[in-house]
Amino acid sequence: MASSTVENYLKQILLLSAADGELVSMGALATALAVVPGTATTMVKALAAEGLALHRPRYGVALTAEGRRVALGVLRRHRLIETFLVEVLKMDWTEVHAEAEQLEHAISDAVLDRLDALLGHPATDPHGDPIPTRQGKLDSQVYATLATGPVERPLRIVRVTEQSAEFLHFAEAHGLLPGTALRVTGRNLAAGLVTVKKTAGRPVTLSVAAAGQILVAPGK
Amino acid sequence: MASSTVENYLKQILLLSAADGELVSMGALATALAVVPGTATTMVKALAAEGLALHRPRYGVALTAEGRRVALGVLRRHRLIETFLVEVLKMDWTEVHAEAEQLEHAISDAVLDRLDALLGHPATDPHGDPIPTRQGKLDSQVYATLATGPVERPLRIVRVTEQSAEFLHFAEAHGLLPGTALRVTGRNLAAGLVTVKKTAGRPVTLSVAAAGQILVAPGK
DNA sequence: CTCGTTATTTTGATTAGTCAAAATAAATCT
DNA sequence: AGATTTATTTTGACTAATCAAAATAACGAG
Repeated sequence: MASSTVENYLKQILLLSAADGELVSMGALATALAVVPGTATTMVKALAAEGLALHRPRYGVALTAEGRRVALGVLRRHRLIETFLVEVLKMDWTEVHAEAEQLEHAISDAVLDRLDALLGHPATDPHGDPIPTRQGKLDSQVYATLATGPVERPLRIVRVTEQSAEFLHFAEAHGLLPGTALRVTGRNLAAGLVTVKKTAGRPVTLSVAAAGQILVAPGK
Repeated sequence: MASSTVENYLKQILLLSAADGELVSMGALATALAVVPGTATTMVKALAAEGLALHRPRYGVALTAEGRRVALGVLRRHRLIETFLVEVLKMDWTEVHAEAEQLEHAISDAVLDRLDALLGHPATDPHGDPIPTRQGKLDSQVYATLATGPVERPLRIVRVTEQSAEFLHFAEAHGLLPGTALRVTGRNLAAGLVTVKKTAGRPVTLSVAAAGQILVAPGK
């Protein structure tokens, strides 16, 4: 069994690797896991020795097929737990990330399968993040964001990628939840601002950085 | 925060101490936790240093008020999780103990409170074990067992204390579940056998050891 | 009361995961 | 190309939890 620590490293490498097999830098990994860089190097070497990761010294790390399999399992657990906490226990979507962070290492496949069935085999979690299948398939569709998508076209929010409670509170307060229909009414890259108008609701202005965390698809 | 290991030691000391404040021997504790005796000694000294336990060298260990508080919290989490797994996820009562053993260290109070409310604030788990209240009150009523209770009187099973899957399978197979009405039809201590007859069902013979794990109350 | 059995404690080592700080390699900027 | 900045790796040390095996204390039998 992979320890919680190993699971966290693998999950984080998966999340940080833009494309599949793309190298993740030690610095980025260390920051994401809140450890000093030397610790990340040490752990990555251990992961490589166990066949879970490939370490290209001085350049970065990528997952092996086996490491990716484990990481997808962790991600599936995390996202199904988040969905359960929101859908069944009616918890706030802004707080479930931290809860799932703990539970994802303690839940068994038997319990997870029941949860999955209870929830009706959801495809995404409450943030719109895709849930890997039991077979390890992860929907990797690329979406536009409020920072990059078309202006003055009907759009629909499909996903909010930033997981911090503060950001999610902001999104919730302005009605920027997955499923919301809206359009971008203005974008000023110089000022770093994006203005959007919900189909139902008043206009909202947000930073380009924040807008980049909100993924959208063309929507009626 | 107490580590999982610390939580397990405290919980086990609580479960093994017959009466409140009663000393638990190192041997019993080490066996229950599946560690060598020296390890238990070392950990107990650490618990004592943290003010969670009182160590009387060569004689045993007991919980402090604070240690007991923590232990009751762990027990509450364990038993509520078991109840959830059986009542909501419809899992088999024979397998939920092992699951809860992991989850009890990962679940937060926020999630636990929701679970408790969803389940309607149950007083006991599926095995009939009492669930400590959020305030740390544990029902410590003493019951007779099939090995010690009256013969030829109407009884009702209130609790099955042994948690191993094998024992629970046996109990389930013979319909010896909490709530079952029955009476003891025979008891032969020399042979170590007890025979019971369910109000609805055929007679069952079990060892005195097994009978001692099944707690009963007078029942119509 | 002494001896031997049994339980407990001590000692010395090991593993996983971590940090601080020094050493090194790569990248960047004249 | 050479010097400086930046990222990464290495080294040495630490903590929590564990085991094996030796040392010690309590207890019961004679």
